[in-house]
Amino acid sequence: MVTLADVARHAGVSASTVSYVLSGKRSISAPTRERIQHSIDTLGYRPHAGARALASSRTGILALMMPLRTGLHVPVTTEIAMAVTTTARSHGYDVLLLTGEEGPEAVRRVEGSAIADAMIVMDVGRDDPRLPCLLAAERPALLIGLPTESAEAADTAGLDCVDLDFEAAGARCVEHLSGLGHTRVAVLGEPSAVHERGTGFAARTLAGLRAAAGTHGVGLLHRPVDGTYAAVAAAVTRVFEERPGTTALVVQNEAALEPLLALLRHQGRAVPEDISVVAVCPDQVAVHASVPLTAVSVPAQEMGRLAVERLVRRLAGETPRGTELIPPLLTARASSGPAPSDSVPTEERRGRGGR
Amino acid sequence: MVTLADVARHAGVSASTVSYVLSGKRSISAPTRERIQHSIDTLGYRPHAGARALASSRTGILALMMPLRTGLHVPVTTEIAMAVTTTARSHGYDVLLLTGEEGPEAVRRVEGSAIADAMIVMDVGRDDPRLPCLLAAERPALLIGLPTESAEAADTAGLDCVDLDFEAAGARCVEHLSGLGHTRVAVLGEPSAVHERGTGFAARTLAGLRAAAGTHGVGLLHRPVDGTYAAVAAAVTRVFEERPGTTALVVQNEAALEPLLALLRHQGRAVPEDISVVAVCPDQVAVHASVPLTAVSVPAQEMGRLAVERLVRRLAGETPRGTELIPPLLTARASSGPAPSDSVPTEERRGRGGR
DNA sequence: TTGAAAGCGCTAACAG
DNA sequence: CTGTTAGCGCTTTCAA
Repeated sequence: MVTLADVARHAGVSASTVSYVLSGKRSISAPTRERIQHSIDTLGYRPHAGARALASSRTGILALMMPLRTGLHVPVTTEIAMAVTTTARSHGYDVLLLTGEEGPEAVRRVEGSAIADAMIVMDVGRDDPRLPCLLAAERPALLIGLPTESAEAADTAGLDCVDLDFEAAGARCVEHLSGLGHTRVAVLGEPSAVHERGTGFAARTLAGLRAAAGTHGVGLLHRPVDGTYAAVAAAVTRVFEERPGTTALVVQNEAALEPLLALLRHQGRAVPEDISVVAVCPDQVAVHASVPLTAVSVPAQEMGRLAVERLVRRLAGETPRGTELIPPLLTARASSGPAPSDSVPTEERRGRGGR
Repeated sequence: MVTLADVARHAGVSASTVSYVLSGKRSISAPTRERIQHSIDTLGYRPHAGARALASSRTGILALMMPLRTGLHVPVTTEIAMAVTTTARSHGYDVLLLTGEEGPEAVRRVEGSAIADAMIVMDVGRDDPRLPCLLAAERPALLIGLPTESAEAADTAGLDCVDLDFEAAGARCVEHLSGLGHTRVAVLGEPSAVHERGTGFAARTLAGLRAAAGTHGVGLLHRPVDGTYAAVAAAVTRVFEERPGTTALVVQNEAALEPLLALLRHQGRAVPEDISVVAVCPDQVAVHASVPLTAVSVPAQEMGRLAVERLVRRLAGETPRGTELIPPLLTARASSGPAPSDSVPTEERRGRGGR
């Protein structure tokens, strides 16, 4: 193994000079620097990670805690993880992969053994036992996702979060549909398990949907569904029974999308002529669905990138903690269109409860 | 920060004694051990990872190189990664996540900076530039997947691999179908891009299919397909044109599965009454498909677990390198059944090329 | 602009 | 069964 001392000897300088060439923490004359660089290249020297960590108390490692639970979108999660890793590398960091399963113990382990400089934690729930550990830790932590009702609450709690602005996303969906003349919208949301866990995003989307629905005079019906054909069929059937005039669906449930489209096809409801569908899902899913979907994209890549960049800045002592919400972007594709002209709600025509 | 010296002082022993309690590398009297353990708990001591790595030249970290390329099954890959991480933790190891994108440079980096004790590499192609680096490295490496034509070739090359026995898997599919009376089978395989990359698994499955087809007198037609509805439709249409008597499909292409089932439904071909479908895919996909699929499962969890266990054993100096293929397991579900009785190939009835 | 030297916290001989 | 001690390879004062 080639050590820094070897390089120093080869270049005829002291160890510290080599170290300073590497870190750039003091100015070195051009000739010396070049000579040392040449020795480094010739010998194929690489700093020993452990030695460096011990001496500098910096590891060059970011810990990434990934959820292992089911019910969460594996592709999105993976895409975020890959973006985190790629971005981290571009800043000279490596990524240590932890599973959410380990819980708060993993946080303590990272903290206590100084195995990483900072942590990125995904899928943090409202009363997540990891939160207190994270807040107590010396090392900076960044959450992907908002474990609170609002960005303000997160800031108050002293958290540092990156997430999609799901509330705005919900609003954006309603605006889009309202602009197309829809007045009766049903929401197919995440399975109730997701809601109960207190993961904020489902609730925040719903809040945004409701607020915008109020503003635009749109009637809203919310149904959590599991991602199976049977569950989707049951939910959709009930929706049309309770609200025959429904002309649009907002879907925030990746697993339910294809079953839904198959069901509508089977029922002879044309998308978007008879019914519009707007999704909240990754672009890739929206594009490759059997009907290209109008959707607010979940920007997995950007979330991962942003998380790392904020964290790296914090490690450099630059930025204070705080929450950053990514503005939603709705892309209109083939699944949404004008509300059908004969869409006067059936119940009104029947006079049932109409005025 | 609590150091080993702090613990030693608190317990009234020397540092080395504490170290030995931690490592168990020499016997300590019960009273002393208990006293020390008590001090460790009281002070909340955790060994400093960097210091330990420097002194022992062991990091307790396994590097996992994950593919970033498209065209590979994200869910399978992720499941393997999670199994690797979980298993690694159960053996006291952490996992460092690397992307395949970094290529051979990452291998050298891990090796040179001693940031991990060993590497697990996924998705290694036939002339993968990482292979020479891996073989040259001091640290053990384990491949998930076989970059060669056969297990023997891998062993000869000095590799250490874990993979599903895709050849046996292919054979198993044919046996199953042959046992049900099918004599004309078409194979919908991975997109040709996957084959060209030299990733062995597609070719090995095909070899197994062909060999068993020969033995059982089954006619085989192979078509690589992309995972889009259009591509699947085109391929299937051609298959039925060229071989009207085809009564079964073997599918090794996760993305093509649902489009295929939708297409068959659309064409009015009942599964399995008119046509049987056998897949090579993860159990979860097979179970949740719109028709529960008879399938050879790709045991992602087991592959990850096995990889780590082999590697940990090698790090303990136990096992030599070598290839371990997991025997395939075919589970019969709703998508396969007896060959239709009127399945005498149309071409024979027409006498076209018949005898 | 450079060097010398004192650790960082732990492990593993060596010595008792 | 336990203690003493010499590093592991690097960073970073302090001194020149």
